[in-house]
Amino acid sequence: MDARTRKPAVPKAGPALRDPGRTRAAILAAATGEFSSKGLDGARVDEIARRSGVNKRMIYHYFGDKEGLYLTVLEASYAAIRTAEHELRLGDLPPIEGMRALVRFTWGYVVAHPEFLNLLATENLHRAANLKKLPHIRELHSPLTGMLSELLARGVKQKVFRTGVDPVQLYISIAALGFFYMSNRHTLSTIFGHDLDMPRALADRGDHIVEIVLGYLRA
Amino acid sequence: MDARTRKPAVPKAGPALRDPGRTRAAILAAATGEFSSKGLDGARVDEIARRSGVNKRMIYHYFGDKEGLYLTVLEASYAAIRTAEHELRLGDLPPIEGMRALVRFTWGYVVAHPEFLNLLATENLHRAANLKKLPHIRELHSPLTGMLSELLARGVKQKVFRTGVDPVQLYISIAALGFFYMSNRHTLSTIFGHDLDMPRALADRGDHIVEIVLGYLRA
Amino acid sequence: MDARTRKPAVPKAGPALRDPGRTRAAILAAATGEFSSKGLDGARVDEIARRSGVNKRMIYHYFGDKEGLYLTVLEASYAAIRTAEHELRLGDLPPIEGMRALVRFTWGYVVAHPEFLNLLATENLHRAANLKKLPHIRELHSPLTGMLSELLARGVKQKVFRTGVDPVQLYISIAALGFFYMSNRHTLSTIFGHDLDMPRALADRGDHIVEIVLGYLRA
Amino acid sequence: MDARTRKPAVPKAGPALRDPGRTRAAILAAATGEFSSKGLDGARVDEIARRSGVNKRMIYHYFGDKEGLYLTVLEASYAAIRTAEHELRLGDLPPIEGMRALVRFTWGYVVAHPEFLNLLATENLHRAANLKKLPHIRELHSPLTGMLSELLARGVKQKVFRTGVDPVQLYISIAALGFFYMSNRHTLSTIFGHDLDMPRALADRGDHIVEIVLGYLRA
DNA sequence: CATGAATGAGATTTCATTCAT
DNA sequence: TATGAATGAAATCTCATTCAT
Repeated sequence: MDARTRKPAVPKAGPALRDPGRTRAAILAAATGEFSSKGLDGARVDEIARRSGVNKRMIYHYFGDKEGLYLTVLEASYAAIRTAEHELRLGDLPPIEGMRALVRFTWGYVVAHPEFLNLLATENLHRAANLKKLPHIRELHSPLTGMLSELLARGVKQKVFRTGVDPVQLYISIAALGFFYMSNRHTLSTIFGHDLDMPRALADRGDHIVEIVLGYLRA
Repeated sequence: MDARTRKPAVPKAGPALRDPGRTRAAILAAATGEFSSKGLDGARVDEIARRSGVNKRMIYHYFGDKEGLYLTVLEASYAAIRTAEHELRLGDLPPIEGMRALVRFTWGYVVAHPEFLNLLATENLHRAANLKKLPHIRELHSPLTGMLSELLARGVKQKVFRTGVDPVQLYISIAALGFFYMSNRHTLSTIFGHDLDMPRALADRGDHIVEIVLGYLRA
Repeated sequence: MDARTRKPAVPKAGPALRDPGRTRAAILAAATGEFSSKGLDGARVDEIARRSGVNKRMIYHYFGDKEGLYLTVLEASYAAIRTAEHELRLGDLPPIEGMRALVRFTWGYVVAHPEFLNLLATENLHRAANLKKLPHIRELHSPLTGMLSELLARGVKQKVFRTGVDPVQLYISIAALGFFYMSNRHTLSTIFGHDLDMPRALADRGDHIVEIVLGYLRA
Repeated sequence: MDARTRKPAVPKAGPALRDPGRTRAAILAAATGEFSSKGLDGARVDEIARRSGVNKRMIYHYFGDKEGLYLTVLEASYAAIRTAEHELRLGDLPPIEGMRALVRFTWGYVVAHPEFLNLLATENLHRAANLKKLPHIRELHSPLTGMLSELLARGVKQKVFRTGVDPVQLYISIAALGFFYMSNRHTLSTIFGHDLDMPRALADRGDHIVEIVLGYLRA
């Protein structure tokens, strides 16, 4: 007894009801899950079709081929984080508070979107070969470096931050402290023998990252 | 016999070494390269055979199957970093110097062995499923956490380090600051539009990591 | 994609039926022939694909793997003989006539379906390992034992059959007298130096089996 | 602590001590086990080497190739049963007693040497292709047909056996009643749900076979 | 005589992609 | 637009047999 056996009056549950937008979105969601959990080479087109409840042919219709689908997933994932970053409002927070908010935001994003980390890992394994094909790479640039520059400048002026900090290096470091922990939580958990994924562990890590960044920056 | 009757094997140029140790080592070296550059799913057994100049059959003879080979590569790679770490002699360096040496060592290792990063990425993509199969996981534990504990304690006593630092968090952070940069250098280079792999960039990163760690720790 | 990019499939002459039922049946028929003539280990998936005129990939699509195909062949072959047995109508034949009909039927089946014997031989070589995996083993039980019980009881009551005959032993013996002759006709023919497969030889054997069973049973 | 660790004074346990006869015999024994349990196609040369404790190369030295080894196993197995049959002494037993002894002997042989059945099954699967290659096929003819002729003649003259019995058909039937039961004991046990291999079951089968043959023959 | 590493052909299985309906 | 059967190339893995030592 699946959706197929219902009466025609009731709209069918799955996609497949000739709604191009929903079909496309369903494929994209399934593909994001598949690519991020298995990587580009491990992902299976059949599985994406199955997960999305969409006919395999539609994948080729909408995305050309497996690579085209992956590219779309990759771009959408970058777009999502960049969009979230753009929505980050530090307003007129004092430098330290602003920095704390920025660090918390980055950590929060990675905790909420671990699948993005897997896409990054896959993409780096392929030496960014696919990312380079995207036409709008420039737009993938993070607004956080700009925000960091501004915060650092204000903090230095107010004598609460040290001088001479490169905002790009700091941006990478803030990402590193969170991304690496989440990216590598499976191997780290295995070797340490305790689960780095537990809420308490995640909270501790967040505190630590804030502490390390602010500790480093203090004048 | 039957459909399986074979023609006499023609003598070949390649390394028909009849030296099991070298054959095994050649396979392992080629496999490390292939798995780290393509991942578990992207790696090709044929390519490993070609690279190592060894008959494909030998791979199955020595390692059982592709997964067995990957497992051996993984274990050997972990063993290599752990061995290097064990050889790290901080001697009686003052806390700050010791910390600097430890951070430099970690950064140096990752710069010298980027293939290890790719194996880590692959393994985490697979949720450490293979790592968990290794019988000696416990021995894969890093001695650096112990060294860090000792350094931190000494530094606190000498009032050059802050108190309350968790050595495991710090260990992860030191790794993160280096590993993430190298792991993600391809996507970061693409997006920033400049090559993070250049010697100058690597040197700058090393300095930054030392600065951030020591800056954070200062009392 | 990658190393796996394929050329467009060229339309083919063979049965690109797009008729799942017929494709499945074609595979099954070819597989029955191949497994029964070569055994499980000697059978070749390529040959089954060739014989059935079906793309090899379809075999895996419909049957999972070689073993799954073999299992299906085995089950279908058992089902076929059991179906034939169920259609055997002894009606109200007098015991001796009924017994004759049953023996003739069994002999007739084995002469008409020697491939079933080979499957049995293969399966016994494997110590019934595959048969044990079938979910409906119970339904493979022969109705002939029940018919034999009934015939024996009537024959005893009418004083035309001896008493004390175990219907299961008799069932096995009736099968044995026919199955063994057909199963082993190649070695027996070779050693005796004459062809046990000739129509005349088969007829003689049928008569002999009837004679031996009825001769044994006579009161 | 294996044979290898003993003092040189004591002869080594395994073969491999430059005793051609023992090496050959060890291979043959292992090969008989392997071929009879796996069939010709399922048997593995490596496994035979392993089982016999002999270097693989020796197999090729003594037997040419896998097929040559199989042929030798086959011939030896036929020779063994023929030798046993030749040693059967019915002496001047009265016809009924002689027949009982012959039937018991045949049943006893098959119970004691089930591996022979598997070789027969394998050979028939291959349509006796290998058996036909043996140079001394004629000598593989069973002496039992002759003994049966003599017994039947005496029994008819003494009016204890029926007339018109073809000794070859009877020979095949006596073999059939035992061989089929043992050959097919795995599938039959599976379907009947009880073990036909148990001592009690074997004893019952022996009694049944005697009963059916003597019952049929009685005048 | 003895060893066991090495070989190459071929077996099973997988997968992105296409096509008839 | 939608379906899912069909395709062929290539992947992993196996095995009888040979050869250097």
